Amino acid sequence: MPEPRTTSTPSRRPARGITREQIVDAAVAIVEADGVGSLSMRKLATQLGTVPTAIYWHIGGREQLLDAVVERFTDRLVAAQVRGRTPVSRVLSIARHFRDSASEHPNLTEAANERGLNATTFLPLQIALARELTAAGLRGRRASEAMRSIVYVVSGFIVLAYRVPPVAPTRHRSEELWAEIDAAGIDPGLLADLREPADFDAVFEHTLRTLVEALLTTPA
Amino acid sequence: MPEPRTTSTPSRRPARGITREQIVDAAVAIVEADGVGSLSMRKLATQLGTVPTAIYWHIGGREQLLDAVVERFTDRLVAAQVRGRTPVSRVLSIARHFRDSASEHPNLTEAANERGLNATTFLPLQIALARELTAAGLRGRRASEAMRSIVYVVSGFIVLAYRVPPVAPTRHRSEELWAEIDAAGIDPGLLADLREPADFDAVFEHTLRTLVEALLTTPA
DNA sequence: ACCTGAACACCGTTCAAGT
DNA sequence: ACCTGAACACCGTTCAAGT
Repeated sequence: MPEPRTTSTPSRRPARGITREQIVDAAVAIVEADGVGSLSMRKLATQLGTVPTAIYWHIGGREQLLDAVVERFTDRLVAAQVRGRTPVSRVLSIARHFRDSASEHPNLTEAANERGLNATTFLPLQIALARELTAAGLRGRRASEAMRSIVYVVSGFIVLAYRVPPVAPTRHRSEELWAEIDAAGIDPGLLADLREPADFDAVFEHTLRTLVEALLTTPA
Repeated sequence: MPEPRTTSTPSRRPARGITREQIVDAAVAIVEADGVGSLSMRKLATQLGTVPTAIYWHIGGREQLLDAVVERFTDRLVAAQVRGRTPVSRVLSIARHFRDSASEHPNLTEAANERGLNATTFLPLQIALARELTAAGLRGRRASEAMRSIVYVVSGFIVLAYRVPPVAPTRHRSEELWAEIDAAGIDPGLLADLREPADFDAVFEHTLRTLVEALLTTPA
């Protein structure tokens, strides 16, 4: 197996043939537009006017290619402009920024999750949160517990949300399911609400606000 | 395209050839053991001593097959024995039960998520929660908001957790990443904690407890 | 150092034909 | 009603060979 070029050896090279950068660029475009499933080594090669094996030389295989795609995406997720005056509203602004960035690129989010790269992808989120929690006066274990709670909840919402149109047939949507449930012991008002489609952003907002307020105000 | 047999037409049939049930059984076993990626129509056929096209007659395609696999899994997720005396501890016992069921079958959980069937899979969780929140005195919108918060958070944790061994190379694990971060503005105690691996179950426990307590005690 | 061609071992799916 | 065979249009990856 030939050693693929690493980013750390830029090594001047004549302007002929294909570069690692061009390959990743094209792969990002395909994944962003049509999802991970649409990225094939052969299609990508054809689109670049080359041959699959050339890609192997530069990148090393489909998995490495996907990792490179995710890395490019992660680099574009810049830390948010933190907004708000109270600690709670500042933390919420960070959470919202990441939800928004991810929901603008659902297919890249899916790729990151599929390759197990969530920790990397959400690192900028974590750093911003760490600063904010420190500024809010949280220290040590209290701070790390709060941070991990927020990070997992935000990541969880993001990962649940990336499925742009639901894959499943209509009857599997949550609202439909609630139509046929045994209602014994369930408040009728609650049941009526559950038969309406959920507003994902509203749930995100409500959940995060409740959680962050509790984490920042509960005594240690 | 021939009409695949539906579950609602059991239709007595001689004991020859393969049945839909046998196909789904075998598929569940493969997915459970080796993941969605290892389920191929051809391998499955060979293992059943038949030919791929026979499977198409009974099921209709790979996607329908996966949906059937998930349906089987969902049917096995029985509602929990609810435990505890306070509303908070009872709700937590439900959440834990679902996290445990899912983490015993990470590959089936992945399949459900991949097919966009989370709403179906977590329906028993939702029903149990709806009863418990009603019993705790929550009504109408207040109850539905609390329920959706809990459901999304539990689902999010579950979906984040199913990646049994992290796919990514070692340097992408969260602890490693924190070793190289600009520490300005971050509490040293917090930073030290973040450089240790996270205890997933502890984060789940802490997050859920904080959230559920806040949701059940905050005034409407 | 980089690219090519041929080959291997797979896929999902369709369709006409059999019993 | 159910199964078979052949065929189509794909895959990822390896490897020896070229320049």
